[in-house]
Amino acid sequence: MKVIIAEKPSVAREIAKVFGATTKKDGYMEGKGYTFTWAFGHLLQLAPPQEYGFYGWNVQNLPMLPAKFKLSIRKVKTKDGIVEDPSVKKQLATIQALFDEATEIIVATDAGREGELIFRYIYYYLKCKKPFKRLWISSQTDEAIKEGFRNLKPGTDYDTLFNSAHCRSQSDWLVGMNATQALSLSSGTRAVLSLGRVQTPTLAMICSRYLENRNFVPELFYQVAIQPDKDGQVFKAVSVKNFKTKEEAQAILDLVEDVGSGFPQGGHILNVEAKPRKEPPPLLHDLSSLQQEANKRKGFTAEQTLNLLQGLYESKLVTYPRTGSRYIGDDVFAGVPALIDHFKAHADFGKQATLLSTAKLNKRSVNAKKVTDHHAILPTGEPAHQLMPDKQAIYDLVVGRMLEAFSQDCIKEVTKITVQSGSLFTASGTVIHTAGWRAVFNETDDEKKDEENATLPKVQAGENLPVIDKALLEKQTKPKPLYNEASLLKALETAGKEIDDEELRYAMKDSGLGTPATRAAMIETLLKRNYISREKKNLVPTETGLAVYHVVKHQQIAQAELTGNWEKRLEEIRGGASVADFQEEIKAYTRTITKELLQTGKSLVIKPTEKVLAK
DNA sequence: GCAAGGTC
Repeated sequence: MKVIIAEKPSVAREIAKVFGATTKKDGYMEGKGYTFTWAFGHLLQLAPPQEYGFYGWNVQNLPMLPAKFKLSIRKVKTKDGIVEDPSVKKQLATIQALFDEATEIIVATDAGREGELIFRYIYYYLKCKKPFKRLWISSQTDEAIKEGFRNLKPGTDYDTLFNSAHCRSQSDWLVGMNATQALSLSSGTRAVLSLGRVQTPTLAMICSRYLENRNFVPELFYQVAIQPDKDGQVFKAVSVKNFKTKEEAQAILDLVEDVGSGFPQGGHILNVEAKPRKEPPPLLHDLSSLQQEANKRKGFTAEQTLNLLQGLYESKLVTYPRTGSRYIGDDVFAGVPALIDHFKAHADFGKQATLLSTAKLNKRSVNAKKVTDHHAILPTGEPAHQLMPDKQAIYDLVVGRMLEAFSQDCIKEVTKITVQSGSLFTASGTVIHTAGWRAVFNETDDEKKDEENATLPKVQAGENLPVIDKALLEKQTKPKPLYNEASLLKALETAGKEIDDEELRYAMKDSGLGTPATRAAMIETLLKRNYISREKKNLVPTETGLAVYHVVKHQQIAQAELTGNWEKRLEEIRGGASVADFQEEIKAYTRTITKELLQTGKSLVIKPTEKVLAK
């Protein structure tokens, strides 16, 4: 009997379907001489400190450097405290029984570093010795699965991938557990002051943005605006230059040849530039972009969106939610026309779906090379009945985005008029000619409406127009806004883009800080630690968060570069580089950071009850 | 009591 093990039930079911195996058992499926079972993500994790004899939180134990890491069953919080997750224990027993009977194991966990780790931890924990092969596919269509099975790889091909995964896991444990205890113990408070490779740089980003925002000194500047009149249609043009002083602006204002100053035709059109602009549709959603969109439109937190989306996934209404790719492969694309047809009768999107069903589809989101473990989020086309309003809202964002992504470009005309009236002024305006993908939600551009004219009259160079009004505008420079969940998620994705070192920047280019699956939980961790709080839609640090930030802000553990550095080394390990060298470096770093925090933590001061208020 | 990673 051959046993196929997937990362999660949904994938095992898909594979079983391709094999024509339909017999459902408790924790697995079978048929055609195969058995199909699954994990639920990581069933096993590196054992906590007490399992190596590091009892309690004690300076004497630090740094904790286990000679050999152990694995333990994933824990869950209950009213009786933290216990081994019973559903995990049960599934592990099922897997063990199947492995015992297996002649061969086929590993079908997700095609990536963590997928490899999920399987290997199970395999080693169960002390299994059976041979295994690896299924390596990046989409779960029937054809991709069949092709993958025709092309199974030797399990040992992925030994170095496992090494890199195991190193990642150990390093996070060593640095996180030790730094957390060191800071918590030395601070003298009884609070848990957690630190980690991902959470601490994130906290640092929130704190530094907050301080920058709070300490920002706005500068006044001045502009001059005029209102030329073309046959009764008035538009607004603004001085090309900004002025530091009111006097400079006043001098320009005085030069304006407006009607009131005795110039009946004092607005000279110097130039009219009308450029058509194609605006391609947005890419399909991955988890992060959907969380950002839902936060902007609905105010949902990253965690809420993930939970709602998980619910839709479990009801089989959307594809796998925790994806980091905004693309689909050609095989999935082949099914898109039929998928779009499902929404022809949809209340809001029916019109666009009908339009699309006969149109040429935009293939911007189709790129098999950019599909990683999972493709972008799509609706499945299963009928969605009577969803709760919040769930419906998320579902509509997924469906709407699908229709947008496969629609044609939006064609705009961007017009810029240059007017001379004493000095130079410009007016700009955008007219949409063909809505294209923008027809789906029927919304115009996001934010930058401030200075734009909705419509500009048709004017030609050489015309002279009356200027019927003029004004001196007083404006202020603005600070970068505080982070909210949407902008923070975006910043986490792109963290690393500003790293100076080219190699580190490259190593982080596909990852950012954290992963799509973990970012929502990480934000919740910072909230739970009372490091940050929500003030309206913004995320602002508390006194505790700022106090921790001040202690660690110059340390490596607070920099996104740390992840870049690790990713670079882990990639080398995957390519066959020495595991021991990296482990020694991590141990050395653990010793250093622990020692430093035991010292500097003493200077940490928290004003316990007081919360920082957002401006 | 603690990391980051995955999933129900």
